[in-house]
Amino acid sequence: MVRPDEAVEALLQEFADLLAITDGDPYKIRAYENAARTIAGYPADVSHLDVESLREIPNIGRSIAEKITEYFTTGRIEALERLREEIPAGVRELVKIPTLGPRRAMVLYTDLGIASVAQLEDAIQSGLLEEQHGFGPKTAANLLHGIELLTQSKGRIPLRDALATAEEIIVHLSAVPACMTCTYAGSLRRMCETVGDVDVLAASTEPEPVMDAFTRLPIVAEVIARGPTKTSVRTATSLQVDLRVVPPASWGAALQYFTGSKEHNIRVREIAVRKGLKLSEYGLFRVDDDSLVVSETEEEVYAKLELAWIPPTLREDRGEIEAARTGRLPRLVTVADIQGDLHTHTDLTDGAATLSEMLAAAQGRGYHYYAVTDHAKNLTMQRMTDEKMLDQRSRLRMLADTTDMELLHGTELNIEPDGEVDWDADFLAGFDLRVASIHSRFGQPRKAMTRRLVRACENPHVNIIGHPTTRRINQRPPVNADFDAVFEAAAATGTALEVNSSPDRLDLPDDLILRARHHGVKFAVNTDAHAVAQLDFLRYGVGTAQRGWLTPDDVINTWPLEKLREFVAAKQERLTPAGVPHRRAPRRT
DNA sequence: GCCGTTTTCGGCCCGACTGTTTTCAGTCG
Repeated sequence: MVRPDEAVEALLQEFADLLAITDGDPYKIRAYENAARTIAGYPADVSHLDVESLREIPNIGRSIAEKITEYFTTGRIEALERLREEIPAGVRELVKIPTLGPRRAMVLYTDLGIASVAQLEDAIQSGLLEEQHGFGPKTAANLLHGIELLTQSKGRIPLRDALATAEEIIVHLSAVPACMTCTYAGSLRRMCETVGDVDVLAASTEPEPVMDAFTRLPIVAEVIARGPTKTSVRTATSLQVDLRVVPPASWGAALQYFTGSKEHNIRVREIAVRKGLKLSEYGLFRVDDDSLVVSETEEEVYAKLELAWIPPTLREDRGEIEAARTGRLPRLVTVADIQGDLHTHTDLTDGAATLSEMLAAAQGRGYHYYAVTDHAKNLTMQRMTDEKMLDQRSRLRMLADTTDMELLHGTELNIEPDGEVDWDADFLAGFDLRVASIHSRFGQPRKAMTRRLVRACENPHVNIIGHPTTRRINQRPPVNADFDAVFEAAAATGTALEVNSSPDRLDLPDDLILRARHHGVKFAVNTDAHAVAQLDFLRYGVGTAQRGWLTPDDVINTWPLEKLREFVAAKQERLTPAGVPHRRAPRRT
């Protein structure tokens, strides 16, 4: 079952897509897109709201509010049904082909009756397309190429891979004498979990040599477009990289512009317009005489619009502009705030490094404390036993004198299908800290899965729920659970939820972090490192936590050890032996 | 379709590149 808000988001987005294809008013299309995004980020269930309550949500007016209530009362939206009758679903698929937008998709459908990607491919092969006015041979070739990319590319590129490519490109371009400065922008700078393409920005008074160096990079497989200020290429791994070269004086405005998101920029530009200004990638200008106001730094651009500088990870039009205007931007958690890792492994189970190797690496990061949390016994393939675990604890205690870090002996428990975990209460009490995660039976029905996670939260010995959705980016979907119920249980019981930093997990994801935070949940940003090098994954988890608006106060492993120990002890005292937590009211923000 | 510190009507972000044209529409970000 889909969450009601997600169902509404999908319907509103579909409405926007169909309006675009039927040559709708662009502003109306945008209104539906804004509404879809707002509902997606809304922290509460909208299915029981009436029209008046819905209209209090930004970007929801009378018309959309009525469509939402219509959907929840009748199960359908009449206006959407009419559009669906007009436009086959296959035409909406056509728009996903790069270089084919809604206008020409509609022309293909009305003039040639093309209503699927397969039919378009046939029309190109048979030469039918070239008879169509406005569709020349180059267009045909581009569309074929786009179809090929669409069918072979499996979604977007994970953040880590895109970052590696971007950093390599920046090293090369920075070596070009004409290149004064160079960095990445776009969804990468916003630390999105996956990116569709890489945006690289360079400052130079002499763009040509920079563009030349870019197109000659060894990783470039194909040049898609080449102009004086913008060049797009595709790498051998099918990743599109756009390079923009701007004059140094425009650096700040360009960086702001190309960092996005598109939705954030639209809001910022609207503010500029209301002040009689115009913002482009070249700078902030006065509308009346075209004179330049500022453009050298991002800070100046935001300041002239009476906004505090907004961290890139917040630039998603999820309330950050209002916060910047009123001085209420959060002080986001950073890598430097993290005092210790609370979820790590060694070669006692499936890790690749020994206990002392992991400890030495952690010490090198300057942590104040560090938890070793090898897998518990029910994950039978790891062959864990009570004796091995106790032996590890003794070794850890003996190593205490060899390090400045406080060493915590923990474990990663398995949340069984019924919500129980490995070991009895006595054995569990012997650990300093316990993470509990789902490692099996991912396909349980929603009700059972919700109960499973809630029961784990209610266990007085479980301190952190590890990778709560168990999704793997581009590989495995999240488990199906009522996460608002889980968040409520986590907040009420004093159970932290993990932001797992592994780049193919990033779990919780940012949208769920935002929702969990509204319930008053605390978080732990951990690496789940199985090797020394994986301790560096922390940057991805911190980026995700920032996208979820988390401050150091929200994240238990930024706290001093004493406070962290109190957090663990408080749950145990509160929940044992009765096991019934007091309910706390959700936090309002 | 939404919105409001000039507005309940009349606005709504801005520019680059491509391909097909003959001066520009469509697409993208």
